[in-house]
Formats: sequence, C-alpha cells, structure tokens
Amino acid sequence: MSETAGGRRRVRSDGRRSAAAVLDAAVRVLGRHPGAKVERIAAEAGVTRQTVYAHYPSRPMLVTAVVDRITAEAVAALDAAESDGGTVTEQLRRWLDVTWQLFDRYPLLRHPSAAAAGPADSDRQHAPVAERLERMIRRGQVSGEFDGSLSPAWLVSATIALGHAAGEEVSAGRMTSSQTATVLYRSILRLYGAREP
Amino acid sequence: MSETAGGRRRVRSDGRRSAAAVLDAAVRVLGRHPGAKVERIAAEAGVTRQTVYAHYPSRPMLVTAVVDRITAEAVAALDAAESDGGTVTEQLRRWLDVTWQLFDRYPLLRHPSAAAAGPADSDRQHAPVAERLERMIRRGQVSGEFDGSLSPAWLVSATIALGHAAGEEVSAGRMTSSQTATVLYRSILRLYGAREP
DNA sequence: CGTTATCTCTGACACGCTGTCAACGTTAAG
DNA sequence: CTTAACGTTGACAGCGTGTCAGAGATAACG
Repeated sequence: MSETAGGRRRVRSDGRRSAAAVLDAAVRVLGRHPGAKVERIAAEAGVTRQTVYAHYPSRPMLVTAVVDRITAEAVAALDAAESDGGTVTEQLRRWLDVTWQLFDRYPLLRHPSAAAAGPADSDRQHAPVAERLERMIRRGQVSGEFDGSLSPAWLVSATIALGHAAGEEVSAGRMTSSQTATVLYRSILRLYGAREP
Repeated sequence: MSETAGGRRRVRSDGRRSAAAVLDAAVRVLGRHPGAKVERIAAEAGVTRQTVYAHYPSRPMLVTAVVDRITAEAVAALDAAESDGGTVTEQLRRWLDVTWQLFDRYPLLRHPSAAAAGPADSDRQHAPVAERLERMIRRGQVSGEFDGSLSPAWLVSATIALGHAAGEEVSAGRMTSSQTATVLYRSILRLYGAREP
C-alpha cells in the first residue's frame, strides 16, 4: 500500500500491475461466483496461486479488497444519482435504479455471507452506502415527504433487507426484474410513510 | 425412516437412540454456532465423528435434518398462535412474538447461508412458514384490514427479510430486543397497508 | 443362553483447499 | 551492468470432510 516506509524499498511497476490484475480478476470471479477458489482467481488473472498470496495475505483479505472496490464503485454511482436534484422521492427512485443495476452486475452483493470473511466485511460494504441513504431519508423526513415516527437508521436496514429480498425474488425466477423494481419502490415508499401519488 | 424394506433387516434400538442424540446435539451446536465442525457435534453427542457419518451421509445432509427439525418446531408454535382467533392484526402480533422467541433460541435462523448446503435448505426452511404467513396476509386483505395492491407472495418475502434485518439490529447491539419488536411490528403494518390504530 | 446381525470405536487413509517456504529464473530500477 | 524486487515452480504442513477395514460391544432373536 505505501512505499513511505523508512527503508529505501524499490517499488517495481511490475508488482503493482500484477496486484491490480489479481484484484480485477477477483472482482470478476467473486462478483459472479462467490465462494470461488483462489486457484480460479489466479488463473483468471494469468498468475499463479502463490502470486495471489504475495499480494493478498489470505483469501478473506482478498475478499475484503474486492468488497472495498465494489463499494467504491457503488458509492460513486450513488453520489451521481443523488446530486441530480429534484424531490427526495425522485432521488430515491434514481437511487433504486442504480442499485438495481449494481445487483445485476455483481451477484456477490446478493449473497453477502457466501464469501465474506466475517461481519466486518458486511459493515465495510454497507457503511458508506447506509450513510448516504440515511441522509436522504432524514432529508425526506424533515421536508415532510416521509413520516418521521420510525428512525432513519432502522429504515436504512429495512431498505437494504427489502432490496436483498427483491433480488432473491428475481434470481429465483418468481418475478421479473422490472416487476420487482416497481414493487420494491412502492414497498419502500409505504415503509417510509410517504404520501403516495 | 422406514423398516418396511423387503429384507428382514434387524433394527437395533441402540441405533435410533444414538441417531437421535446426534440430531439433538446438532440442533444445539449448529443452532448456536452455524459452521461448527462435525467433530464438535460428535463430541456434544458423546459419539465419534465416524458414528455421525454412519447416520447422516454428509455434513450438508445433517444440516438439512437440523433445519427440518427446527422448522417443525417453528410450524407447531406458529399454528398455535394462529388458532387463537381474533383480528388478523392481532394474530400477526402473536405470530411475530413467537418468531422472535425462536430467533433468540436458534441464531442459525438469522444466518441462513452460514451452514446451509444450498438454496434447497433455505426453501425447505421457509416454505412451510411462508405458506402460513401468506394465508394470513390474504385473509387480512379480503377482510379489508390490509391493502390489496401488493401481492401476498411478495409481502411474505418482504416480511421475512424485515425479520432478518430486525434480528441483525439486535445482535449487532444497535437496538434492544423489545424496541426492535415494536419497530418491526409497525413497519410490517405499514408495509401491508394496514389501517394504523 | 447362545448365536448373530447390528452398531460403535479405533486407527488409518485419500482428497481438496488454504497458507507457507525455499530455490531458481526474470525483470525493472538505479 | 548490477542489484533488489518480483514471478514461478515445486514441495510441504494444516485442517476439515468423507471413506474404509478390522476389532470389540450389544441388542435382538431363536
């Protein structure tokens, strides 16, 4: 991570390149097949298994790095959706659309515990997202768009849970993706106590 | 399960007794520590690891048996809560109380994927419960207590998801158990479009 | 009571995956 | 060109799962 250590440790461009290749491969493979073996990831990166361990001390830590990367991508997309202005309800709508696309891209997001190291990873994944969603809910509550008798923190957890449930419905084939998106949107508005149009 | 096979295979009471001991131990150990090793379960049952395999071919199948047993207990408790009559809303209240107690007793119910063999186990666990809940919701919708514009099937999934989220809040120490129960109840009523009192 | 099939136990083994190590090439930085 | 960093090969230990064979207990049955 840092070459600022006291020693005059020469960093080789080769190293960072291969570390990046491993991380990219891990994002692709683990994103689609949580629980994939290290061997598989190494092969995808065009590298040996031991090289993976040279950059990431253990499988759980590699998973953590993957989660961080996906989270960063999610946060960026979410911020873009939030800065477009409009009603909080409209922002929420865009927010859900973006999240929905991410869920399609990374099935890992639907099976959090399948590859995670521990509860630490789950927090790491949810914290920045939850923070933004909570701000949005609080804004809607003070503006009167949403009812204020349930705490924003709980509503955040509930929303995430509902999102996971909706993802399950889709991947289980019980509903289509667009049906589910609509139903999820209505459910969340109800949960927030929003004035339904 | 059946000694009705054509051959006259002598069944020894010893066998069933030890199989039951293994299952009991598995329920205790896996209920509290999903992901526990077979060795641990065997020790808890006062039996060798190989004996466990003598009764349950593989670890996943043992987990399935455990899930079936806990599910049976849950279904029994749920049926009792349902048969007490009253408003659907009141039934729902009792339903949640019972579920809440079960969650306390079996942390396994909160970490479904931690020990499960595959999606089959999850269905196995949820199907009988979901069936009963769906009947209850449908009853509430036709009686006018609940709004009818969201499908009962989806509301069932959403309710289960909300329950898991609430359980997480408690075990993460972010809310007390009784606080969460109240909040969960209100959230579900909102989700169902119930006339709030 | 004695025979017999069933069950448990001990001990050992193969397999797969994770993580580590040393030795030998390779490649980039100075 | 020299040197330190890096990748690679091959081997190994550890752990958990699942299997097997043989010896010893024990319940069922005549």
